[in-house]
Amino acid sequence: MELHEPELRDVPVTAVLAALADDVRLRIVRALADGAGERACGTFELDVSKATRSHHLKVLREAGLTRTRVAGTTRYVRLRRDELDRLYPGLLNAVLAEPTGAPADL
Amino acid sequence: MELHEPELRDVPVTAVLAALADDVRLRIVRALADGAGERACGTFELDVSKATRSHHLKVLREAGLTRTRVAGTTRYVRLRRDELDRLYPGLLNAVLAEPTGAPADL
DNA sequence: GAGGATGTTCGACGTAAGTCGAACAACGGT
DNA sequence: ACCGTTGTTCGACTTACGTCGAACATCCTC
Repeated sequence: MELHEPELRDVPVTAVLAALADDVRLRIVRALADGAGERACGTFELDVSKATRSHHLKVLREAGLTRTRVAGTTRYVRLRRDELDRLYPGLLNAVLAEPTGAPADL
Repeated sequence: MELHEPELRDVPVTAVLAALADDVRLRIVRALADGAGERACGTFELDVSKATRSHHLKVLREAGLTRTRVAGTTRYVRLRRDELDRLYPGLLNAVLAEPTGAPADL
């Protein structure tokens, strides 16, 4: 099982942005950002089938946004926050801020 | 001619990100960010037809990223940098940094 | 080792998105 | 008035993407 986890600098910005430009994936990223550490794939509250969930997790991983640790039959996902913040300072923060649909209060 | 320019807070983040997650549009945004002020639609160096260019400009405008001024037969586009920076601090900067394909030097 | 749990992969399907040429609209000169 | 310039809009086409069920692979436990 080769978990394809590219170097973040090798991923075109457009791919990173495209990975974030989806509601389901954004929810995953936010869940990862909220919780402190890693998280099992199956523990996300998404209204999609597990096939779709698996697909989105793959997109995030291949965009360099997450890292996956395999432990037996379950897989733990975590945000590559440090690398992200180093390469795209502000990106994650900006994206994480707005709670999907509710306008920011300013 | 009603130029549809939504309030940035009314645009879902995913739409903003999706607008930026395209190579042609990112080139437009970078060109706008480099140059100081506004810019005529036709002055972008893109390898696409004018129909396609018009389409991309529309996507950017409707995502709240640009504003358009009509002057006779030409239209001047400018980045809504201030609003963007206020609502999504760091986003634009992060996206503008990498020069499309060339890895950042870290 | 049989069964259950956790995930992935494989078509298949529908919709959205990028692209173009051609037609159209509006303005500015000569 | 005519023509060229600048942009938009309208199908049409192709490709990419999100989604699912079903089949498969792995591991863990009894």
